Amino acid sequence: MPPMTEEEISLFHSYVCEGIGDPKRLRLLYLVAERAWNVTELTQVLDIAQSTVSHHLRILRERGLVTAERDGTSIYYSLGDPRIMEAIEILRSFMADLLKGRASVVNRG
Amino acid sequence: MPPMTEEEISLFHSYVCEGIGDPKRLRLLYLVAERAWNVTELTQVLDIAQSTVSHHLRILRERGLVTAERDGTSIYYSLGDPRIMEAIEILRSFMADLLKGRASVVNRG
DNA sequence: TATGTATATTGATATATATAGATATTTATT
DNA sequence: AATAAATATCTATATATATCAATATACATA
Repeated sequence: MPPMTEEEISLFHSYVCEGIGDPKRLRLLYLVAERAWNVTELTQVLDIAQSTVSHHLRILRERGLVTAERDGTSIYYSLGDPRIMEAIEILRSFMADLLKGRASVVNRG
Repeated sequence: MPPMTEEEISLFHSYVCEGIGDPKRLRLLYLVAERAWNVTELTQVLDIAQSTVSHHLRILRERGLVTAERDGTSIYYSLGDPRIMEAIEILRSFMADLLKGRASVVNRG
């Protein structure tokens, strides 16, 4: 594949990087990759405000990273595409190997 | 692979997501994936301040996303691991398919 | 050692975003 | 229609970060 154009990089950043670029959203992706969850369940698991969960789900949904399906008053969220977790797992293995070879040097809040 | 622990997600976010989470750094990754570039060259290509390039390179270097090698007064940067681009290309194909099926809905500056 | 070149760091600022509380919207039930 | 439950949106705020100008550091050469 050829290198991304400036335009494609901008799209990629907005869609993918901003989408997965939050720890809470990463946890959401791992959760909905296993099975469909509704917002109340996700709020309980993550232990943050329901409005915050909806905010993150909206960002994921707008980017196709998750899909939503209504069931009565509940809305169930699922993973949008298996390639998302496939790529994350590749990067995870890279990080795992990296951390074997050296002490952590990145500041984390 | 099992789901990430809270601790691993925090590490993953700091290392990987923050690392690739900027359009300029994505461009840098694509450039150094092809061949080694020094800072002056990268500054000219990206058309931003040299201090900004060094700032981004530091973030990439700290996370193992790029490696640095000195040659005289110049420092040449290369891709840290092929899996980085492998994962990005997977996500890129996901995004390409996604955009085929619908108009862009994400606001971009 | 003095000078020039390449890169890194510091300081200041402007912009982006994660979060929670309050409110609105949607659906189901009586 | 009225009420309740689930989810989404709005508003405000605090924190993070991308950027540049200025300065410092590292290396090479005369």
